[in-house]
Amino acid sequence: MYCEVHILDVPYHLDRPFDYECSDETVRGAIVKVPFGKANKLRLGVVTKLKATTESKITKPVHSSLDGRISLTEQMCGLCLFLKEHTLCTVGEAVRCMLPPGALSHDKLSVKESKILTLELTPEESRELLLKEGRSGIRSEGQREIIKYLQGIGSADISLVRALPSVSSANITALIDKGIVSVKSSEEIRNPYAKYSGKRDTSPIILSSAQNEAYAKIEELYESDKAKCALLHGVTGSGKTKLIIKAIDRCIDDGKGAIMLVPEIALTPQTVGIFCKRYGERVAVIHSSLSAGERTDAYRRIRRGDVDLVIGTRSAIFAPLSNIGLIVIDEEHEHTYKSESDPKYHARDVASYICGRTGALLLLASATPSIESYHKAKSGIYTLVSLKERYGGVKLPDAVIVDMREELRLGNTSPISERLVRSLKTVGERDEQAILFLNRRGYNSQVICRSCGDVITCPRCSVSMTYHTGKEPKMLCHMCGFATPVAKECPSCGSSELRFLGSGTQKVESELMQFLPDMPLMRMDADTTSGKLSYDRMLEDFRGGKADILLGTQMVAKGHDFPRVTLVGVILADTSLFVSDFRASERTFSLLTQVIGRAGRAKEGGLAVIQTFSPKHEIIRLACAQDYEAFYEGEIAIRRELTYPPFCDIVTLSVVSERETEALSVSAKLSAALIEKIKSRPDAPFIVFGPFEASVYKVNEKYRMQTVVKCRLSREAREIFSELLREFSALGGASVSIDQNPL
DNA sequence: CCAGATTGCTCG
DNA sequence: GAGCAATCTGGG
Repeated sequence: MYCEVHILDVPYHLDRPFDYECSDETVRGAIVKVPFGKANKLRLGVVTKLKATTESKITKPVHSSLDGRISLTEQMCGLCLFLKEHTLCTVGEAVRCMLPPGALSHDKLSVKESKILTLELTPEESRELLLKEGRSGIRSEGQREIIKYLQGIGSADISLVRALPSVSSANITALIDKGIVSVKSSEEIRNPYAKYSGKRDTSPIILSSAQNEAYAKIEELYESDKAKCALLHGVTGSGKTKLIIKAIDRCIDDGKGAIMLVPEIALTPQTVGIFCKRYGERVAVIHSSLSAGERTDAYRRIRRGDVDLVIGTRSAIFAPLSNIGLIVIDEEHEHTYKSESDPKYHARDVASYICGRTGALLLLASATPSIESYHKAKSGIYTLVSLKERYGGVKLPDAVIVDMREELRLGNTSPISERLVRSLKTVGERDEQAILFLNRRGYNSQVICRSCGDVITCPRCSVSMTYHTGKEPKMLCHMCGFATPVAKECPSCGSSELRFLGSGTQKVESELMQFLPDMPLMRMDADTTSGKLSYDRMLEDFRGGKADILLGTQMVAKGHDFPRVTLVGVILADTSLFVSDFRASERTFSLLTQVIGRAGRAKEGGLAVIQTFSPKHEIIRLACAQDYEAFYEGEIAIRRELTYPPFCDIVTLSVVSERETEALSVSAKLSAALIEKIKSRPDAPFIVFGPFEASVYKVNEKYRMQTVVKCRLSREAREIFSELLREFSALGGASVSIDQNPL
């Protein structure tokens, strides 16, 4: 018997099948160790095909198989090859996102796989106590190494810990003796969400007639056996979640499984609680702040068949759920569904592939669908299901546009208009709450020299440094995190005439405290939500009334339900409008629509105050009117006119190198090679732009060049890009990567 | 002419 | 990406 094996952890040009001899017990999807290369070093690989003969002159035998431990199902195998073909990743990268983290760490090769034991770090407080009690401290390097490793993830497979550099078994035993870590058999599976499943919520979902009509459409699609996708377009507050729950109910009643994807930001205990109460122990929740151990547990429960509903962020689309009947993608337009690292997949495309194979229903939901999805719905590829009314007759909030140019003319240089202050005061008097949104953290966004005109930039990146207040005021790079003390003089001309421009959340916070000293305010941005729980806690505190005003970045904009919020303020609506990106309008419209939708969940009509320097801008006007349809018609016309998605695909080829000259030369060669290749295929229209400097040219001392291609991503077109990647991944030095339809 | 660095090539 | 051979470079 022979089998084709893809070696894991190889560069793109090596990612092809290699023939090995194997026993007839070997199965497709098995993870195997095979000798590879001149030195016959053992490497991990995955069996992608079995066959009785081979063309190869020489074959080596498979060394061993990790069967039982870990393997891919037939579906996962298919999905890996799908990902390789569609995202141009390696099979190894695809395999890794299909298995729990650490499952394939290559250091396992040297470690005897005995029992699967997990090492868990004792909670911090008791750990400090143990050390203070005068018992011996942590002196050895190995012990420190273990603690450092576990601090990041909480717990890990013991064999992984043992494989760390300079760690011995003696180190582990010593830490166990001191009580710093404990060993658990990982067969006792944790479910951190089990606490929600106490009282089961079995209440029937009661729908309005409009909702009923919409649901009937969804159910009809669900029942048909052809591949299908429904786009549920419902204005904020129209009860989309109810329909989703009802569809999941139906799917589970049928004895099938469902996956529901949500953006990270929406995965709050509140959301999760609703589903855990309803489906009890048969829910698995997957998101980025789970420890490696918790992820592995969730994976095992799903694979074992103990789970009917998986809720999670992007990567949960790979959950090994069998017999899938429904995949829901909530807030379908969110950019977090597109992965930025290899494999650079879009969860929507993966879901569509799975549904195509299984006949499951793909249900996309959003108040502001992506232009691409809405276009598909309009042209009959998806079934459009609309919910036009807000549930329970709740009114849309009134929207007031404040012209900030006028404010300046009247002498108000503060980022907060007089109108907004007035509305905030009213909210305070009525004992209601307000949310203020500003998509910029820090105090000022730029520091400019009035003498030479230079803007202070990060030494490692080509972006400006942001001034941050706090215990230690500093200048911070939002790209790489580099921080320096606040400049007193201009680093290029030495002048002390520095001027601080632009307002971030910190500045708005301090201004508000001046204007409204009696209104408690809570600031929520990346600087105040460092811990993994602080975000949830802040939202809970605000809901509980600890503050009247919640000021923050993106994270305050998303679907949290705050009944007492009657005012929403957008400090500057233009920030995302004038960037050179064809999706700028779409992003701005959807963000503003969502923020405005936050007001007026209450019975009384809410108010939205939108501050802008472009009060006449069409997008801002349409967002205030919450008129998606008109926005879509305008936008799709522009996309058609200028040939942008969905009327073409966009592919970016990027070259990153520490040496500027190398980035330049490789990107030039790459573009030339592409142009050469497409010459021979005049049938496929390709338009190549560049190479030019990436919008942020330098990040972390690395120079980034980019070539942008407009084309149709047919199988042939993908093959061209694949060839390019094969040729250029063999070259050392600069790294070349390809992103199809980046966001 | 030699040693060390760099480049190119293959891997089943 | 690793290992190895061929090729290049610079100092004597």
